[in-house]
This record gives sequence, C-alpha cells and structure tokens, in this order.
Amino acid sequence: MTRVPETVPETGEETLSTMDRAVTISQVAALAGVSTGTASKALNGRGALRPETRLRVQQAAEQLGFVANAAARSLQTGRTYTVGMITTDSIGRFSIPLLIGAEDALGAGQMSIFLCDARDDPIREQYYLRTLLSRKVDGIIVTGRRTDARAPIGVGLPVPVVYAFISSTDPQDCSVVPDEADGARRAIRHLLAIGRRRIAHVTGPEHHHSASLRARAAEEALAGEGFRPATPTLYGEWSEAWGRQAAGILLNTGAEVDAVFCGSDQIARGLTEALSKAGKQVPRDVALVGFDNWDVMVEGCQPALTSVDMDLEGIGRSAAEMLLAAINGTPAHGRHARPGRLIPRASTAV
Amino acid sequence: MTRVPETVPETGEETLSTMDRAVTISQVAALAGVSTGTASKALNGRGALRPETRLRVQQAAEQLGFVANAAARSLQTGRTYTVGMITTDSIGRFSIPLLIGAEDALGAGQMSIFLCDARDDPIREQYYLRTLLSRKVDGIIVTGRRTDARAPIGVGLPVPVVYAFISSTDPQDCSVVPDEADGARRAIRHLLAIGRRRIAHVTGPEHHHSASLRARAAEEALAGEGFRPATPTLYGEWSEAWGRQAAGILLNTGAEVDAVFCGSDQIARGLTEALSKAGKQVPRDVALVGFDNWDVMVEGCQPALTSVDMDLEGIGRSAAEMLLAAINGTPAHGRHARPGRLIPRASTAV
DNA sequence: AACCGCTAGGAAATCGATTGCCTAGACGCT
DNA sequence: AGCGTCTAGGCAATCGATTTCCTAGCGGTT
Repeated sequence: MTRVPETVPETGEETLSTMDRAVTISQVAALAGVSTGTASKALNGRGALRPETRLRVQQAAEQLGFVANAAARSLQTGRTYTVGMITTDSIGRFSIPLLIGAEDALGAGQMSIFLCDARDDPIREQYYLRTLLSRKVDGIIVTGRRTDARAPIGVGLPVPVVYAFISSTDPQDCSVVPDEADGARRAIRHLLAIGRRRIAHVTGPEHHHSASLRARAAEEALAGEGFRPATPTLYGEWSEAWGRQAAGILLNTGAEVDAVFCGSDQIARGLTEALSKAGKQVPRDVALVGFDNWDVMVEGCQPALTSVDMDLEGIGRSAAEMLLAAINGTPAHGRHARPGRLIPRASTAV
Repeated sequence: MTRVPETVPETGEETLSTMDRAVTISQVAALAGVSTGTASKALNGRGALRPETRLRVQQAAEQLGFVANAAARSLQTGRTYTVGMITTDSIGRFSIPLLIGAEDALGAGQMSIFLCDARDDPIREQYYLRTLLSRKVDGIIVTGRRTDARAPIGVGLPVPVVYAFISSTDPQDCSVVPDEADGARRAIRHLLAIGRRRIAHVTGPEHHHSASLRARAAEEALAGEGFRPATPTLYGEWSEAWGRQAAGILLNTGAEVDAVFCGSDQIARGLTEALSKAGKQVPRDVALVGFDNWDVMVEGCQPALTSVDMDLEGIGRSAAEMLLAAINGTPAHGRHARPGRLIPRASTAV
C-alpha cells in the first residue's frame, strides 16, 4: 500500500502529477532520513553510499515526484544543458528541418532548445542574444534563410556559436551549409546521364546568392562534359508563376530544350503545369529537375518531380553536433559544406 | 577614458561583446563602489537611492557588459519568464503560425519560449514535461495537429497550461481552438452568395475529426438555406492526389456540380488541376473553396484559390495571452473557439 | 592494547541575485 | 542641546542543489 496524503489525491507514482508546491531535495532527504548532500549524491550516482541508502533516497524522490530545480543546479554547475537557436529571418520552411535535426542531435544529449525568431530585425537579434546570454545557454545555433555569409552575431561571446544554413563572414566561426554547387552539379549530371543534351536553367533572382551560385555551378558542370546551356540562365523569382512564365519563354524561343534544371521546386512545378498545358510531355519531351525536395511540391507535380535534397535535417544535426563538440572543448572552425543528394522521380524517368 | 583590461581588446561599450568570463553583479558593484544589494536595487529600479548612485551603477554595468544571471535571479524570485511549448505531433505547417503568434504575445511581456517536439510519442511528451517543470517554466502551451480533444498532459501541474489548436478533454483546462464549423459555414454561405446551388464537399478521412466536423457543418449550413448537397460528402485523404481523383468521381456521376467546398487547400488544388484538364473552367463552371489558406497552395492554384483561414497566428496569440493571464492569477477555463475568415480569390470570383 | 585504513554519510561553503531589515548621518523641531 | 525623522545604502539571509572536506565508527593488524 502506498500512503495517501490527507486530502491530496494520489494518482499513482508513475503518473506525472506534481502537487502544487514544488518538491525540493531537502524534503526528499528528510523523507529518506539523510542529509541533503547525501540525497544529492544518491540521486546523481556520486559519492560513496551504501546501495540501500541510495535506493531509499531514490524511492523517496519517486514518491514525492521530485524534479531537480534546473536553476539551482545550473547556478552551481555552470551548465544549463540548453542551447539557443536564433533564426535571423523568420521561422519557416527551411528552419523547421534544421530545428528538427538539431533537436535530434541535442535530445540525445538531453539538451533543450531555446527558440528565438529575430524576424530579420537586427535589434530583435541583439535583444535575443542578450536574453540567451543571460540565460547562460551552453551554446548558440544561428540560422536563417540566406545562404550567403552574414556578419557574426557577436564577437568574443562567452559561449560557442555555430551557424547553420547561413554562414558567418568570419572564417574563424563555424558554419555548416549545404553544398549548393554540388547539388546543381548532381542535377546536371543526372540530366546528362539520361541522355539530355539541350538543358536550360530557370531560377530565382540573379542578385540572390543561391541563384547565381547554382547557375554558375550548373554551367560549369555542363562545360565540364563539353556542353553548353541550351539558353542563357533565366533569372526570375522563386515562384510557380515565374515557372509558368519561363515555360512560355522557353517554348517561344524555339530553343528545342529537352530538359530544364529549376532553381526551386516551385519554379519546377510552374513549368510542369505550363508545359503540359502547352502539349509537351514530361519527361518524354522535357525532363525536369527541381531543387529543395519539398514534399508537397514534388508530390504535387504530375509527374512527380525529381529534385535535389539539401538534407537540411542533416545540416541541423551536424551543426548541433559541432556545437556540442565546441561546448566540450573541441571547437571546429570554418565553413563546412555538406553535399546534397538527388532524389529521382518520374519527371526524369527514362 | 575607459580603462582597458590588460590583454582583452575593448570593442566599445555598445557592441555586445561580453568577454570570456561572465560578469557578475558584485563586479559591477565593486566598480561603482557600492554593495551588491545596492547595485541590484539600482539596476532594478527598486529601493531608495540617490539618482547619481543609480546612474553610476548603471554605467558600471554598461561598461562591463553585465547581463544578470537568469538562473540566480529565478532561483530567488521563483519566476523564469519562460514558457514551454510542447507540440505533441511534429513541428510543422500548423505549429509554426501558432508559435509565431505566441511569440508575439509573449515577446511583448519579455518572455521566451522553450520549444519541445514530442513527435507523437507519449514517452517523449512526458519526458519534455518533466524537463519543463524542472526548468520551472512559468506556464506551458500544448499544441498539436489534431483538433479533437486529447487527454490532459498532466493533472495537478504546478504551472498553468493552455492548449492551442488541440483541446483537452478536461473541461477545466483552457483550450483555444479554431471554430472549424464556423469556417465551413462561411465557405458554404459564400458559395450560395455567388449563386451556386449544386454544391459538393470533398474532404479528408471520415474518421478524422476535422473532416467529419466540417462536413456536418457544411451540410447543416446548406440545409439551413433550404438546400441539399449535390452529392454525399466524398471522404478520402488530405492530398492533391485525392483531389484529382475526386474530380473524376464528380465528373462521372453526372451530378452537375457547380461548386465544391474542399476540406483542404491541397485537395482543392488537385481538383482545380483535374477539372481544368477535363475542360471545366474555374470558376465559371465550377467554383472552388479550400480550407487552411496555405499561401503556396492558394497562390499556386490557377485561378488563385478562395480559402478559409483559421487564423492560427491569432490562436497562438490568444493562447499565449490566456497563459499570461493564468500566470498572473486569473486563469480562464474551457474551450474557446475562434472564428476564422474566408479569403475570397479568383476561384469564386463571379 | 594501540594503531591504521577505510567506508558511509554529515556539515557547510558555494554559485549570483534579490530583499527585508537595520543603521549612520543629515536635518529639523522644540 | 537634545531628540525625533527621514534618507541612502550596507548587511546578511535566502532560493535549491552540488561538492569539498571532515569525522565517527568499524574492522583488521601487530
């Protein structure tokens, strides 16, 4: 029989039903008949204690539903087992996989994430940085939408920082980024491999780092195999509408394009629709490759879209692992580009 | 002249560049020539101090880049100015607006969010709950994808809990949810208002709470105006593929449908494509209304899709506000349904 | 019998900030 | 001159857990 405290309903020891006042370690110690120091040792597996004492304390803790006060602990130990994650733009489609990956890697080490959304506002960013520092996070992951380098979020910070997806202009900082050029090369090589020779590239705005970088890599990959683009790169927006428009342009130039590498899945989707409306068959007449491997887009396309996956989750995981390493005293430096992979689907099936 | 510590480069006082060892309030106090207690009072605007003393302390804090240790503070005050957010399923399309809304409401009160992703795993959920309690969060927001009620995450918890998007089966708990029935009614009323009379409903799986709830509300809204559905509700999946399939069904039954209310934007998009491929014009022949108002979907549709917006951000904001109220001693109870709104676009333009 | 070594567990300092209580000194009033 | 009042600011307890140092007592050895 478990004892039932007077008026408080006991719901069984495994249910997490902490009563209204927080239980402290001294209450546990009192119940077990030891000092608080001993109770602490018992619960943390430290010190020299008789097994039965240890057990008695553990049972007392269980019975009272004791959960150690993290603030008190971290005040003493200096560790918070918390990392901050600042998204410099907004939480969105790209941050989520990064976050999930990071959570994965950190969760294994029993750490939690403080999420801050700076919404592209430097003031907010610095405010959040202060907050994180005051909370004495063990480390910080900085992330954001743009893949070109940004100024470091702070200098001489007392905690390690890792940049994920975006990178820092300071080469001493540690950044984990997708290898977009590699992704573009994979796309081109794939299209060449299935026999396409007249390949066009439709992508986002020219001033956008990702767009111009991927375009250059694609062109080089073609040149490396002795080919030239079927048309000059078509720069526009990251939207379906632009994809549709670009399809019109390609059809009108009479360039006899037999494949298009698209800078995003959305552009590819627009192209797919417009091409099929114009009577072209995908992939027979024109093969298509997208970029991002965004599930709803690639699966929504008809036929399903071959796409380059930047493995954002892997980037998040990696960044978190590097942060953990830095926290444990072995920081990495520099820009770490992670290769993507090409996911072949019907839009390039021969 | 500011003194420059021996080897440490001083980067100017406004740059946030805390040096390697954390600055404590006693260092600030020492520099200002007061006791730590006085320094604390000076920085927090408490106590009776001469203005010049207060200023001296503030300048010292500034100069040293002092940021109060949150752990120490919360140990003393019992407040952490932190709330936990547990997503019971996964961080996804629905959680993000909720999170942003909550951040908005909490940020104004200078509180931060601890984000935990339980990934549909009750074990993880309880583990995270423990973590949040050990971190002594001031309150918890529970969220998730399903809109039907779920068992409370814990009973007799020492902190207030608000459910957002999902709701708790315990009527004493506070939940903020979208009024899906209201959304469905708006869709139907809109279609009736533009003169459609033969209205069908295509939605997700029948066992899915949202699907059956919206279907029922739609039917009642029709009946309320003296109409009957053009076909029985078509239950399927939450996917474009099902939308396309459903289009086929509708065309084959010869039901002469002139409008379709879709349970999701994805379904609507599938329908749009299949209908236009079959030679039907939207909205002339068939008007379409979606649900969710998911930007990439509604804008990707041709023509752009009229859709019901559940105002997730508003729900997140509301939930956070209610949590704040509860933290401050005036808890709300029960299920609070928030109306959505219909965003008219070309797919129902007359 | 005297001494040594070991084990189990207690006492108390510590982390950093807050806050209630106390007092030195300035000032005013009779 | 003596006393009361008020102000500015110091002192020290406190929050809860960890950890270092210390000791009582036990058993074994010569």
